[in-house]
Amino acid sequence: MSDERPGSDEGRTRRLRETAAEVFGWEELRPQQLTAMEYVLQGRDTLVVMPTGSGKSAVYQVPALLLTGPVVVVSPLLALQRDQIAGLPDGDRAPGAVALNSDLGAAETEDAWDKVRGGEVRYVYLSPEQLAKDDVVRRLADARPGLFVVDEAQCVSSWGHDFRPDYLRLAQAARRLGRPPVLALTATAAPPVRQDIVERLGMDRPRQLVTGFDRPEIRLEARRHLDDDERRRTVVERAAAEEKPGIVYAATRKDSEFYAAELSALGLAAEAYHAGLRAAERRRIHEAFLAGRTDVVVATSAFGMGIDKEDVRFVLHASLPGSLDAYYQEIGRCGRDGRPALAVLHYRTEDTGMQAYFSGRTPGRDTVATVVRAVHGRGDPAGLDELGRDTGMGRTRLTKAVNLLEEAGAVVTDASGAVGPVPGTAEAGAVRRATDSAEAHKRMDRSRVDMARAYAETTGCRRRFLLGYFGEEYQEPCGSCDVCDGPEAERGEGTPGERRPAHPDTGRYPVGAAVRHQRFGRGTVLSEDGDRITVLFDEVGYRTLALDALAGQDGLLTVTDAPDGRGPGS
DNA sequence: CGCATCGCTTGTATAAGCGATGCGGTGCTATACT
Repeated sequence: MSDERPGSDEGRTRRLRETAAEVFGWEELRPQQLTAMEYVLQGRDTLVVMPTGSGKSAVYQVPALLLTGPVVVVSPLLALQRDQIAGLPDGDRAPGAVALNSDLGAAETEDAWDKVRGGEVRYVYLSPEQLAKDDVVRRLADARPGLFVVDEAQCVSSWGHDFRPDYLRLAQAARRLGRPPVLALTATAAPPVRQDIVERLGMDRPRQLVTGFDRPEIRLEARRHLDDDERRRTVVERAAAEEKPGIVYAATRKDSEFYAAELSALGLAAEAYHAGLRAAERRRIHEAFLAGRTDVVVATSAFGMGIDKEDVRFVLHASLPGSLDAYYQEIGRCGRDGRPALAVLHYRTEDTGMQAYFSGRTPGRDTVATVVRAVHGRGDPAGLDELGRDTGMGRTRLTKAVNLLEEAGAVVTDASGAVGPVPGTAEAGAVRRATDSAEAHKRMDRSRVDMARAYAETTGCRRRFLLGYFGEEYQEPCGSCDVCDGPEAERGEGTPGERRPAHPDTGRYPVGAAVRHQRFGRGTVLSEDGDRITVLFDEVGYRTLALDALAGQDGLLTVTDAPDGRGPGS
């Protein structure tokens, strides 16, 4: 790579290194960190996908001292905001930070804003919900932020369409803040999720830094159970037998209490953790686990983000997760010290039922119709507060409906954050398009459940399947999953890449190819697994298709654009 | 979607089978009340 302005990049790099050393005490920066920081200083939108513990936060923390204007950091949990601030360095050149959230009283809030106004603060942490408030956006805009960071950016895709719709309005917020460069950080995001993040945050030709997903120290197993009691017994026995500490993920609060009680009865230090516990209790369990006083935490999906613990030896799932994105994030919490760790997925096919239920709630036709009528009936743009009063709807439901209508092109948010009608849109058509797209999201979510099940049921190498889902090619066998070291492998049958004979049509649908299916419509080939391929369809989500079936019906699936640009038919 | 629970029914129970009903996860913030 040649530099058209000699010295400028070098100077930037030197200043980044100096700042990292002097302010944070980091003598070495990893190449990926440094590259990402350079993009940030160049003013490029950047998406960073790097594992937990690899120093993602540094990517904004260091450049923040070289930028004019504070850095706005969107963080999903108040606890994470506290942790981030607590982790900043002390000392003379210590950068100031505030978290603006509902923890603060009125006086504290004003105090925090004074610091922002006075330029005493380099980092401003807040939730996406704060950025839905007009006065917050206005006061923040006055401070002319130099960078807009979205931490745990997978939340945009996983929670934004669901119960935290303000995540889908961050692009608007960034625009109102003067549209500083956007930096999205996440540890786990499959290619379609990355694309969703980029689109939803309105990122402009972003640089993407994606490090490898493989965690070879984690052994992968999956086990199907026919009987629920037998499943419960097996999970308890396994959790009791494996080296501690460990985490067991359960599907419900009640189940987490059940397993914790069973393990306690065996004499283990086991705790249940879920969102139904009081805040103080959650904190106590979290801290005891970090301090090594707990053998096993049995948790719902509430337990996870912000767990910075290296020596977790296992993560067991007592039920099928809602997606492989969630699964990979959860199992990624073991083995961070690089020593061998274990991830076992215990499941019943009936588990898919509840996951389907969880992904089933989208605003109905009536809700969308009420909102579109309210917006169009007013004529001039109105804030979400006003629309809430007009419709009598709760904030979450209203915001979800507005997001869908915006996606449908029926309403638009203006520069002041007010929502107004798009002239010439008919209400009936708008409602139909919005509910169609809600249905599409639902199908997508449900197909993610199917992918989790497909992982559990795969007859091939689990690591290959999992990495394929995250867009990484992997040559089986991995030697560290229950498939690779099963009876066949132990007898020495097969060599790498040859265990299953290649299907005659292998390569006909290359990974990355754009395809069209007669029934499912447009899609992209995500992975090839022996005699079948996985395609992500725009309308119906993930589908696994057998090459035999495709060969039997001419024209059922056609390649419209090959990944190497050679076009159809290549 | 799957399940646990409840209450009704029934050739009368120290019982079983049925349908109806409700429940299930993740967090922010504002607000009422102690």
